Amino acid sequence: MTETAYPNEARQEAATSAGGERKRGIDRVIILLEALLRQRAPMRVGDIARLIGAPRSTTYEIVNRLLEADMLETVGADGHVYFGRAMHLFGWAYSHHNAHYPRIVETLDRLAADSGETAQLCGLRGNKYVVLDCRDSTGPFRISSQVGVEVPIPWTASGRLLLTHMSDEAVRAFVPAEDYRLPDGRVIPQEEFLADIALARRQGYSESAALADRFTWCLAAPIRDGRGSVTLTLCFVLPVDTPEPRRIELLAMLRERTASLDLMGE
Amino acid sequence: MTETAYPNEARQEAATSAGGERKRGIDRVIILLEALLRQRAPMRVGDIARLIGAPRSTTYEIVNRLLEADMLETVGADGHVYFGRAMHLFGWAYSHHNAHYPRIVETLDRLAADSGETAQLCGLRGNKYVVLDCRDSTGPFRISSQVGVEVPIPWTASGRLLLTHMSDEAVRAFVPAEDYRLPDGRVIPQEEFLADIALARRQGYSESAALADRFTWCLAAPIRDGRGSVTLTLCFVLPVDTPEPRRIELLAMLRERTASLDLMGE
DNA sequence: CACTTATGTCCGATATACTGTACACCTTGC
DNA sequence: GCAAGGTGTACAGTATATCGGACATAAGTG
Repeated sequence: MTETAYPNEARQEAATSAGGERKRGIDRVIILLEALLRQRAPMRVGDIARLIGAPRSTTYEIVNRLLEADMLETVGADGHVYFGRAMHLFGWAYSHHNAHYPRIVETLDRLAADSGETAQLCGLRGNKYVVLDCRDSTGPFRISSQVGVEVPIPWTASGRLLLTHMSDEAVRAFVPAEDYRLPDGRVIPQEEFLADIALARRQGYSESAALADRFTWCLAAPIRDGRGSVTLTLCFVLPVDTPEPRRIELLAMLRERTASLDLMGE
Repeated sequence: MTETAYPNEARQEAATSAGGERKRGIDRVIILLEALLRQRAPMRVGDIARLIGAPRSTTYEIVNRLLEADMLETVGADGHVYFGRAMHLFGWAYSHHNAHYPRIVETLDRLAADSGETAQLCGLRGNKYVVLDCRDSTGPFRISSQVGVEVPIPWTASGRLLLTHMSDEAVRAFVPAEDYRLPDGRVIPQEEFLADIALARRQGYSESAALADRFTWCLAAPIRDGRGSVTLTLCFVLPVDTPEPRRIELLAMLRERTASLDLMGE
């Protein structure tokens, strides 16, 4: 794990006003953790300070406190830090608070194992889509995905399912206008997106080709919580040239197994 | 997830001096998260305030900030809060920073599935032992275990393996005297514990019967990191009356599969 | 009903956490 | 050797986060 996940777009998180604004510790902590999550790699304290736009002295203070608490951990010998074991335990507690989570993960495992394709567990974070867990394809040409990276909702098949509990009006208010613009510059008309959501609601699944990128075909199916809302989805991420019969077969597998997770209270 | 994991020992975390000591936000946050981890259940803000010995107004302030950041999440309709999705992502990033983590979890899965017994992934947190992940037995009499609960190192078979990289002197300095006292009142002589560690080092596994409680027999095997230290272990938690041939069979399975995870840098 | 106990919000005062700056130390480059 | 640039620590001042207390509201109790 020596390379950063993405071409390092060293944008500053909070340095809109470079001038010294005093911020409280909690805010610094939150910004720091989010920055580490985006970086997806251990960082040195000096770099963290620069990235989050905090004074070096403050950053040392905070990092040391978080190290003490095990929320951060030193990595290697040259002052890099990354998330610590406490975070694992907090995160585990979060996931497993839903008593059915182990079954969901088991289903994810089996989907990936039986198909050999990349499978993901997806949800929302604020008004963005995130991958919560994944099993990468075993094939030679892996389509791997980034857990924790926020993606505009309209870029994804799962995103359509995750908004099925909302009215058109609510969706319009929820999704930022700029999120309709795809990475390649195409813009999805809002009405088309709303129709996609309605279709996903009727069908009980969602499918999208070459949406976020030109190489993938996504199949997504909803996991309904106790009140019938879709808060999680399972999906396959396939090469875009996957033959139709294969796609149909995989969709059936996905829908069948995901449906068996329904009707479970959260 | 309605019941608390352990008989609710409503001890206060920080209320040694009930008198008002001003504390900074970061410290409150850390204490709050640790309290939530021990409670293993959503709590209301008022209860949190009492538990961590913080003023109500401060607690509201902090909880609301953490809710905004998605580090906490409201649960149900009556003001309960618990860990939020951000924690999941931070924790995921922590675990998967070790590129071999998926293989470790897969091994854990297979151990549990193939044996039908309870299997755990264990490590240290500070000078305590913690379960990092587990797969509960499928049998009718489940021995289930608590991820994230801190346990004195001498109470566990894995604990002996996790100290094999330390000198006797280092172990003496590391393990608090009171941790040698078992729940039933017996006290493990320090020399015996040191001998256990030496044995574990020679054997490459550790075994313990009726240690932390009278009902379990534990088998543990080490996962060595790049430098040969044992930072993680895999273990079986068996009913204490498991017949010896079965124990031998399971130990062989455990050692074989765990060994295949060795030689991997962290 | 009155009484108790809880929640969630607001506000002024003050103890202090955060900041800027300085320092000692190490490495790198020329 | 000297300058440049990094790390990690230390300290005093001040902007402000924390705290205690007050308030309105709601729920439970006898």
